[in-house]
Amino acid sequence: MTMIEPNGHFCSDCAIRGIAVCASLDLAELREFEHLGRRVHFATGETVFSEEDITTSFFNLLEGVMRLYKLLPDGRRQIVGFALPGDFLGMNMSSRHNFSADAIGAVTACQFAKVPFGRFIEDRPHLLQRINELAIRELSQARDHMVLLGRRSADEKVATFLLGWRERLIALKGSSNTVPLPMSRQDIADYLGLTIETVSRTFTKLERHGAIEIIHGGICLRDPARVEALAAA
Amino acid sequence: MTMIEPNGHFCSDCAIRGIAVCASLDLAELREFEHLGRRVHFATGETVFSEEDITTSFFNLLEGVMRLYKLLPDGRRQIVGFALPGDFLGMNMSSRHNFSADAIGAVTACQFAKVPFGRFIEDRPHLLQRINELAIRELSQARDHMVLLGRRSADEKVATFLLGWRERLIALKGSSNTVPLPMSRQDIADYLGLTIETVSRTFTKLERHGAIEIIHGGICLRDPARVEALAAA
DNA sequence: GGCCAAATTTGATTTGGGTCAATCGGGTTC
DNA sequence: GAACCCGATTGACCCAAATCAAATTTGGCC
Repeated sequence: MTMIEPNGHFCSDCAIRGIAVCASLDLAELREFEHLGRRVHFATGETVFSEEDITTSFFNLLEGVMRLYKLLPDGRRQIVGFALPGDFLGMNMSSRHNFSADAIGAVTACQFAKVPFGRFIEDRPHLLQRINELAIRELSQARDHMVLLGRRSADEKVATFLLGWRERLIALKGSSNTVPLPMSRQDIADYLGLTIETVSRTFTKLERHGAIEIIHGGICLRDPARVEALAAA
Repeated sequence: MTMIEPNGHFCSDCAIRGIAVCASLDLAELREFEHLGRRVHFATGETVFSEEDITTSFFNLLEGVMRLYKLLPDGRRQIVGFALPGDFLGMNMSSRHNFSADAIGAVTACQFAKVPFGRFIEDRPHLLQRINELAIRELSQARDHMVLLGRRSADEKVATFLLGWRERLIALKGSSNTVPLPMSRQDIADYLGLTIETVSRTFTKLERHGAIEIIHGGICLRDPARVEALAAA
C-alpha cells in the first residue's frame, strides 16, 4: 500500500455507496462510519493481504480490480475470484485471511481496522445483515464456480467466464459488447483451472468462429448467442 | 419427507446443540425457539429440496448425511458439499435454493418455516452473527474445494477428500482410523470432479500401496502419513 | 438359498488438455 | 530505430483421466 488520501472524502458521495456494505447505513450512521475508514491506494501487482496473515483490516473495494487466490505448497495457484468495486474483503472465521489478494492495475479501497469496525457492527444488526447477504451471495457464486471447475470443458469454462465477467461489468457500468479484461491470460487460466496455452487457444478458436473479437485489453462479443450456447451446454 | 415427530423433543437436550446455529441462544430463547422448528425425517435418497425451488424452510441437520449438488442442463452433476449434523441449510439471497439436497441414508432434521424464523432472528443479532459465522466458514471451505477441483490431480483429490471427511467425522464423533463412507463412489466422483472409474482405481491403488484398506461401507487408514503426503503435494 | 438389479472394479482404448518449445508482437529503453 | 523484454500465441507431442466395455461383487427380496 503506497499512500493515504489526505482525508477529504465523504461516504455520502462515494461511487459505490448503494452497492457496497454501507448501503445498509442511514445518513447519520454514515457520518460516523466515515471516520472508521480511510482511503488507501495500491499499485499494479501490489499485494493487499496474504493468506495466513492475521486479519487486521477489512477492505471495501472502491476502484479497480483485484485477484483473490490460494497457492499450493508447490506453487500451483487457484484464483478463487476477482473482486470489483463494491466487494467487501477480509471477513473470516479464525482471524486469518484464507486467501491472498493482489491489485490488478491501480486500486483504491476503503480500509477499516478490524476492532473498531467490529464494535461499530455490534449495535447495528442491519449492517451485519448486509454483510451476511454479501457472504451468502458469494457462497452462491462459489458453488457455481465449483460446477465450472469440476464439470465443464475448456470451451465451456472460457465462454462462461466471458459472459459472467461481462455481467458483472454491466451491473457496474452499464451494457456493452466490449468486455475489458484487465487480468492476464495466466490469471484467467488460474481462475478456470486451465493452462495459459489452453486459454489462448480457446480465445483464438472463438475468434475464428466469429463469436468474439480479441482486442487490446479485452474482447468484443460479436455473436453473444453463440457464446451463450457454448456456456450453457 | 415422510413423517413428523409427534412433538415431544427439546432443544436443550438436542445432540447438536453446541455446534449448530442454536449454539448462540440462551436457555430462555431456546424455549421459544423450540416452537419454531419441527423434527422431520427423510428416507434414503429422498430429496429435501431442489435447486430453483422457492425457499420456504431452513433445515438444521440433526442426524445422517446429505449430498448438496448442482446439475447442468445435460445432466452432469457437481456435488458442492456433504452436509453433516450441525449444518444449517437453506440460506440464500434471491429466495430460491441455489442447490439441491438429497438424504444419503436416513436423515433427521429440524425444519423452520422461513418467515417466522426470519422474524425470530430480527431482534436477536447474536443468532444472525452465528449464521454469518457458519456462512463464512462454508465460504472458506468452498474456496478450498475450488483449489482441489481446479488444481489437484486425481490422487491428490482422493487423498484430500479422505482426510477432510475424516476430520469432519472426528469433530463429530471422536478420532478413529476407520472412516465410514456412506456416499456412493459416484457421489465421491461428482464431488471431486472425477469419474467413478477413476475414483475406484485410485482407491484400489491406495490399498495396493498399503495406505488404506477398503472395508465395507468405508475405508480404514493404514498409513495416514502416506495419505497426508499425497494430499499435501 | 437363489435370483435379479445395482454398484463397483478392472481392463482396453481414446482424447482433451497439459507440457515443452518456438515464435510473435507491442511496448519500452537506450 | 535497433535491441530487448514479456506476455501471448502457435505448433508438436504426450499423458492423466475419460470413455467404452466387461467382469465381478454386493444387496435386496422372494
